Amino acid sequence: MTEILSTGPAVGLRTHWCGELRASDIGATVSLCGWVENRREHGEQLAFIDLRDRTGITQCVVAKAHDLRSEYVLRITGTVQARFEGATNDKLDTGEIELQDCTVEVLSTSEPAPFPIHERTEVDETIRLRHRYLDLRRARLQKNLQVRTIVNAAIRRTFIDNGFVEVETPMLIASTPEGARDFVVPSRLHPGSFYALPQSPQLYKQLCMVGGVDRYFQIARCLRDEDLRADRQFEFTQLDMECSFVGQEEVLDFVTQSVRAAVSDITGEDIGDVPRMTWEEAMERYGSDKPDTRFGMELVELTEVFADTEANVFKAPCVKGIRLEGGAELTRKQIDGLVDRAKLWGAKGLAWMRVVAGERQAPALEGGVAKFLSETESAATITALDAAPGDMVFLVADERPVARHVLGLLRVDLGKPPMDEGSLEFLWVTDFPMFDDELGPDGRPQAMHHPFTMPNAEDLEAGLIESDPTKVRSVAYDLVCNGWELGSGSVRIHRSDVQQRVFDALGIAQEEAQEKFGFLLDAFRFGPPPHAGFAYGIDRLVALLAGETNIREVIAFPKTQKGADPLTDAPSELEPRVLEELGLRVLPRLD
RNA sequence: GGUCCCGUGGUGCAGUUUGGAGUGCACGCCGGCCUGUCAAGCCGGAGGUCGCGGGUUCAAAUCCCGUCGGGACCGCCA
Repeated sequence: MTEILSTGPAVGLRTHWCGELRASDIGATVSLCGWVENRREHGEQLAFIDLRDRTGITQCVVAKAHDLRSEYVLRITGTVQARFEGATNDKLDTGEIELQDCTVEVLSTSEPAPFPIHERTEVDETIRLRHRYLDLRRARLQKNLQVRTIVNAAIRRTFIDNGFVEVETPMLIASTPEGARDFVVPSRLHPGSFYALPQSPQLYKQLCMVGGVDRYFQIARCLRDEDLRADRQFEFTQLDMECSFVGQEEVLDFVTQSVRAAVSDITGEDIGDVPRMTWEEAMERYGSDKPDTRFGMELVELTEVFADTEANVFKAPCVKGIRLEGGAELTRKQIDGLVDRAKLWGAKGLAWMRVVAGERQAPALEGGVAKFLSETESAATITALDAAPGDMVFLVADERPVARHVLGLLRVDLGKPPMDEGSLEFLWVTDFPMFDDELGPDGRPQAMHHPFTMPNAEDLEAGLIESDPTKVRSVAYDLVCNGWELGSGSVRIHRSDVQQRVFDALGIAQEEAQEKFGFLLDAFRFGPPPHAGFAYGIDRLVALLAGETNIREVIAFPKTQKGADPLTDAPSELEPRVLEELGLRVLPRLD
């Protein structure tokens, strides 16, 4: 358990920390405080206590330790002495010394812990969460909380140094119908009315821009009532920023600076300039708007190859493929599993072929749908995919979005390295579409980011919003790392004529816009500056930097996948009188 | 809403394929021995609703159905 933060002064009941003493301290009389990590008895005269605090472990020599059990809290006062020759322990930072002539004070006792505090065995996560206060004693979480502290500090330092002002925005806000499902809070003073908890401080930070704050940032708690995942909790923390009189380039630079500082403070490495890719390119090459660029297996365009095909399975607007190196070994059962999964993901089917050595050892396709391909198609497929004997190739023929999506998921499924493997590959994905490629139930386009996102200037000029809205690009950008979406942002609309055109495209009438975002539109009547911003998930960034594949490991008190807290048993029912005061009645369950 | 995996003393696992007595391993816990250990060692002991319910069977941890809990993912997450 090595401290990565500076420990600060040892004051109060302690004169030193348990990980601190070295040979240079020999002779000093010191007091240490901590928990009993381990006890080794050697009869009536001699015993060893390993005393642990968050900085490490010190061995203390005592005469009798029979009543000093695991996890008892002790204050031990003694003299620092060199260990006997051959009795040093190079696994401990304090292994050259030990405490002798010890006086032990029992500050509190402990029942046996429900799971080992040492980390030689994995423990079921539910049990860890039920006793999170014990889990927090373990080195892993101690380290992760410290990584988090350092990351927060690096971010704060970067933005403050760049003239940003930290503004706290409300947690109890008006519900807006767009976006994720809101968590709602009933109002006691206005029975029947509700606050929402913020999905993000989006509207408030734009109000700050109108307010002349000019450069805003906040380490903000955000809440979204959507299904939980390894990288998603109900409650999460974002670095939220917004900046006036700048565009995309300046925002990307500020954000990169902050991430660069955070990474550097943890790993010592410089991420340098973050490469960029347009959304269109990401979708074409990786089938994802958050591509994991740590590995290849890129999607290959085959539409032209099958332009005039006789094979019905390939008669589609788009044909794309990927190659799995060495994949020819897959069993029929494994392949069937992949085909089933592709169908669950929305494909009509998944075509597969083994690459074998044909005439004169040239690669040839065999099995699966190979018999339906013409010689030309077969040769062109092999060339395009750069396939070699022993490989397997997978093809999807479908609408372009489906082919990209399914192969993108298949690529990750077959090739993704563990989240904590290799280096961090940051990537900016730019030029997101303004609207979803599918029209909404009302036949209108749907905003992909949010309705205040600035459309691409050329597309705006060309009138694409009115003529072909799904082709309109926006000035919106995401930051991606190792296949995780870290965050997103955009240049915002500050001109009412542009805003009107977007609302028109979305089919949002004047009254509706006023009802949904009236306060923002009102504010924008009073001189809104051009502005742009960004927000990224600190939980995710910290997880990446801590080598964790799950953000629960960097959150002190997280919830389970069903949104429960095994420690407090939240969520829980309310007393009837509480409901009454709030003007609420709970309906019987519909089963 | 859906797909998949997991659930066995306090903890981690094996046992489930092919039904045959709660069987085993490691750690922990309790007691004893032990003056240099450090994942101490040795001896002894306690500790079980095999998640829960139902079914099949002479017999279920094991097979079937349901359900609860945990996890990964798809949908969802402007």
